[in-house]
Amino acid sequence: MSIGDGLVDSGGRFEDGSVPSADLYRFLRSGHVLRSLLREFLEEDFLQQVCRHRLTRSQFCFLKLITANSDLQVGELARCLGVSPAASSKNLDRLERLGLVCRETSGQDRRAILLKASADGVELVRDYESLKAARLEPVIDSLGREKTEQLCDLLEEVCVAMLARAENPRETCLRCAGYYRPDCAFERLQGKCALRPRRGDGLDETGVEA
Amino acid sequence: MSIGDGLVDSGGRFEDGSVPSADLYRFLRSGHVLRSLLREFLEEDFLQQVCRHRLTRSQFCFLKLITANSDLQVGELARCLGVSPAASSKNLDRLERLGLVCRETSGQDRRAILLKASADGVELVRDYESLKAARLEPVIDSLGREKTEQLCDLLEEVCVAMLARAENPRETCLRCAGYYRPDCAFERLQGKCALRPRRGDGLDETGVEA
DNA sequence: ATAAATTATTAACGGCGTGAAATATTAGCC
DNA sequence: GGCTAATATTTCACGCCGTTAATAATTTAT
Repeated sequence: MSIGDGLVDSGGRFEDGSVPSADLYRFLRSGHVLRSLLREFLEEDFLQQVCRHRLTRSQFCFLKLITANSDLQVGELARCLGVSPAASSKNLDRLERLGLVCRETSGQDRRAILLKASADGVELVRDYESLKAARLEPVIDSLGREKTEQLCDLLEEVCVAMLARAENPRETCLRCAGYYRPDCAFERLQGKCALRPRRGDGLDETGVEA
Repeated sequence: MSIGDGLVDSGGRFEDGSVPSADLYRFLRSGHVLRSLLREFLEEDFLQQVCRHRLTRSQFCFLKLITANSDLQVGELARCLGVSPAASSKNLDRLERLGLVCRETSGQDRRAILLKASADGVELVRDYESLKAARLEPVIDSLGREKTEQLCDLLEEVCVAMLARAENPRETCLRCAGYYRPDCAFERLQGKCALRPRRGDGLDETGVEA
């Protein structure tokens, strides 16, 4: 498992003297708790409930993107996920060894490898999403429709504001973790979506986080 | 940099047939975008702006916790961050090599090593938090106080609901990423807070994510 | 026909985690 | 006081995961 991130030193000062205000502090606090909780769905403990192999986060993300967009190439996959082709190739080695993915030489270009998820791989991803939904549906139900809508409105507003100020535009944006929507406000701000279907596969709702 | 997480396969079914509802889908979408954006504050690109060494996320988190709680032991640090003592020791090797942390044998027990951040280490952490605050204060300002309060209320409610259903209680909870508050609702649900000051140091607002 | 570019893989490296073993020290028990 | 068990940390060997650079095969451009 990996470890965490931001601490606040309330005494610290930068050249413009900024210290988190009470509002910002509270936002960071609850924002980070949510981040941590959502992240737990990619820890090996959770993944182990849908896969008999010990699947790592990285492997799972590769698998998810392959499942969502069939016939990606190794290099495309690498660009989508923001890693090098070498890293892509090695992760695919491991997924192949687990029988979750297979490589096929492209008919059109013998250099190119097309990637497909195996039946096991597809099932694993499906089971994962079902389990995740089963875990979280009661949470949303308990919050209620009106509050959920309000929360999502506010989250979107704050994310757009953050993204508008982000400094490193990405070539591809997978920030939604694959909870894709065609009219994505985030995509318009930065980075085309790696999840936008490329071949009219009909898979409109897929996802991976970069 | 590391890569992403959850995709949704809208056609998938688990034994109880759960598929994300539209509400859950939207929540996951915006929740993951926020998670991704907050996470970018721990990427090497951001860390590089406050540190001339190339500091990794892991190293930074170790440093942050050491800064927040002086005189932690190697084993305590490991438990707080949910890693093994061996991992703790090695990360400390690297931080020591960078001059950001030092080890001191405890006066009371010669087996125990007490950890301290150097002046450089403390300054780095301070600069980090100031830069982060400088980046995010305008976001919160643009949202406005009332909406920020509303957003935080809703975030806290949903996080409590998620935590109430979490299955793997942690020995220590650092989910707030160190944006600590003495009356923590999350701490009451699960895992004592690793950030609660242990020696009355007066550092009430500190943090790391586990 | 040739050179340049592209695609994927491999090698070497460092970061980061693990469990097991080793070493030094302290605590508990007789 | 002596001995055993427990504790604290470090080191080792390993695998995962990323990088850059080099390589080989193939396609594209000239």
